[in-house]
Amino acid sequence: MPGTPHEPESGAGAPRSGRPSGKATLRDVAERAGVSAMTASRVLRDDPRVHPATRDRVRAAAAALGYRPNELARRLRLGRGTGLVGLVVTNLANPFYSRLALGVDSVLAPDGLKTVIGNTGQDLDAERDLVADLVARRVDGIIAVPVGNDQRHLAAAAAEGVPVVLASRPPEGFAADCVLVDDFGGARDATARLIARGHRRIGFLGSPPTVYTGTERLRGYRSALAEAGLPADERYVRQGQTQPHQAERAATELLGLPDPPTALFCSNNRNTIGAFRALRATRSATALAGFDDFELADALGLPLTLVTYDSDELGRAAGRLLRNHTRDHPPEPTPPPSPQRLVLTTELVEYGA
Amino acid sequence: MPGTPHEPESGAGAPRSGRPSGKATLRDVAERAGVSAMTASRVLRDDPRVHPATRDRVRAAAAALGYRPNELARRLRLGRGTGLVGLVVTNLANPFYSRLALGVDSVLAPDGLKTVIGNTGQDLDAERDLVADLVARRVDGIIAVPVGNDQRHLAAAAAEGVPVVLASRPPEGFAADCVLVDDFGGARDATARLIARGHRRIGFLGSPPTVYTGTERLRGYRSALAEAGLPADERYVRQGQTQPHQAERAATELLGLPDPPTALFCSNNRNTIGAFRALRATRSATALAGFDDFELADALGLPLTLVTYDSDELGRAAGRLLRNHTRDHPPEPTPPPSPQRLVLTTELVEYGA
DNA sequence: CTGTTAGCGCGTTCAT
DNA sequence: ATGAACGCGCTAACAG
Repeated sequence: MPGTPHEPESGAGAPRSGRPSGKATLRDVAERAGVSAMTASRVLRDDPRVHPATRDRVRAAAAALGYRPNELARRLRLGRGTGLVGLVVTNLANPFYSRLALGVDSVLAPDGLKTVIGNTGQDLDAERDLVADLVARRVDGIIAVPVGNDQRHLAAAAAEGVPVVLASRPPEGFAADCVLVDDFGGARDATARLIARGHRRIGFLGSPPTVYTGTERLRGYRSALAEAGLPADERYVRQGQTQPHQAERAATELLGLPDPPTALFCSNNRNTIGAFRALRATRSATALAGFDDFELADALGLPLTLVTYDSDELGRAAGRLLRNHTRDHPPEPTPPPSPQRLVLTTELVEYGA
Repeated sequence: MPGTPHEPESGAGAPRSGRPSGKATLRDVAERAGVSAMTASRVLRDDPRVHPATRDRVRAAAAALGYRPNELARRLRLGRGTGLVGLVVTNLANPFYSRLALGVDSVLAPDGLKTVIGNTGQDLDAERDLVADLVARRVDGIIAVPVGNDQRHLAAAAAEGVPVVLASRPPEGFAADCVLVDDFGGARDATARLIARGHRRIGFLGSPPTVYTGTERLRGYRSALAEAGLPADERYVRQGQTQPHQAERAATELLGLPDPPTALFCSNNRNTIGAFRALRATRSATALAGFDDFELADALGLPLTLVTYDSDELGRAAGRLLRNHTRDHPPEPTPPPSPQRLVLTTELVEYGA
């Protein structure tokens, strides 16, 4: 058995570490108060079984040293997780996602949970790395809006015991709670309204086919056409636009067809805004409808039919679902069966000319 | 000297913990591979000094167990911080702040730093708690847009050794890097342009006086008036509007004055949008100018003069400044002197009718 | 090339 | 009411 490999601490008295005011540890506080680390720990955690006088000495020492308990060490010891929740989205600059983030945080913050953001920028590989990193960091849960249908990384995380909640898209290939919007119904209703107004040739502008919401909304659009006995002319369907300027070009193309549509339905706010610009530029009288509300939608000087829903609630609901799967939380009277699937209802709103 | 207080581990072989697939530890992997924890650690960290055969065995064991290194323990041991950066803002739903968040994250993520969001909702107490919590969590730094001039909590954090970078507002009462926008110059230029167009009575709509940017922009507005020899009529100045509907009301009041202003300058996009609604509702021909660009500003059917700047760069610059103060990072050729103060330039943009 | 020792900072036994 | 020892999971420093 070898001797002591390490030199013992140098002298006594100085705060052990060389750092001037870097970080005071519990033992620093204890030493300064002339007690053991244990007693100091008790005081700082408001354990009642401490002599009042001792308590004051320790508190004074802690204050003097500017002591902050090291949450890292504390959590490691308690094994209760990190108090962190990962939020994985594609583009935080999109108001839709920033509202989601805010909704999530508003629900989790009161529970002492912090939200760490992960922006994937539509990149599946980035999403994979992100999720892996979050799992390694031992987050208490993940709320994600996955980019596509390949969700094996999320399934893996869930399998490893990390609660996963999906927002705006359902889990694919594994079980998890999720909050959705009634994409199909909303799109169908909006399209039906255009039809009711006499439109027979209705164009569709939407996100790439890989995006769940986009395809659901496309289904809704087609369903409305079918119900009305209208043909589904594929020339009128343009998928793949992610940014307004792409949507503007696609809309312009549709308007340039020999038999141009008399109305457009857009599957999200990026496409609606792009289509609006196209209509405006060409002074076209084409009717416009779209999914998602957005600021100033009422001020565009154009009649506009929008499918709206409570976008804040989307984030809050996701946060609540996740909270249920988190350890150490108020045991619900009736623990709902997982996986749960919430669907937010939509509403049609007419913005005036 | 007392004996062993704790019972030794039960048997041998089973993964120590009762959790089925809860969390495999390094020692679980080591046992399964028939090596010591140290060797397993080396393999998983790609330390070259391991026998290839052993390496493979360990890797196989790790894969079989779905092993993930516990970042918590790892960071605690390495003492290198948490790899987390706190972002403190007032309202993530405001596009301004979400872009900031995205900019920050885009710069920090490549360095393996994750951004944890903190939304204060304009509440100073919340901001205090938030900062304290972030410090306790041992974040590697804090980027903040403080609500007011009372920044003692941030000063305390900085004093405790947590790098602090302010965005959009300068540090008050302590030293810290910051990224600002040329609030004064931008506001002065916009106001001057209104004056150049012949306006003599120009109203001002802005945030509460406690908000730094608001008062700077007010100063700029007043400076332009003074330079032109115009009187500073306080009846034309309305501060305190945070939301568009408040701004709309304030604008309506100004327009109802006996001698109403013929132009309005708004200190931020919330106020500009509110003012726009007021003008639109009253069909007023009052000219409009404002600070901050925003989506669809060009589509309002009204001439609009806006002070714009690179809002993404604001976040990126803040992220870069913080990164410089973070341990273990590429030593800059010329370590810039702190505290640094960056000021982003502004530009006037005219949106057509 | 591999194993042993020690300890990051804290909290939970158990003992006094 | 207080303290000693031990371990959370991991790795830097030393042996062999």
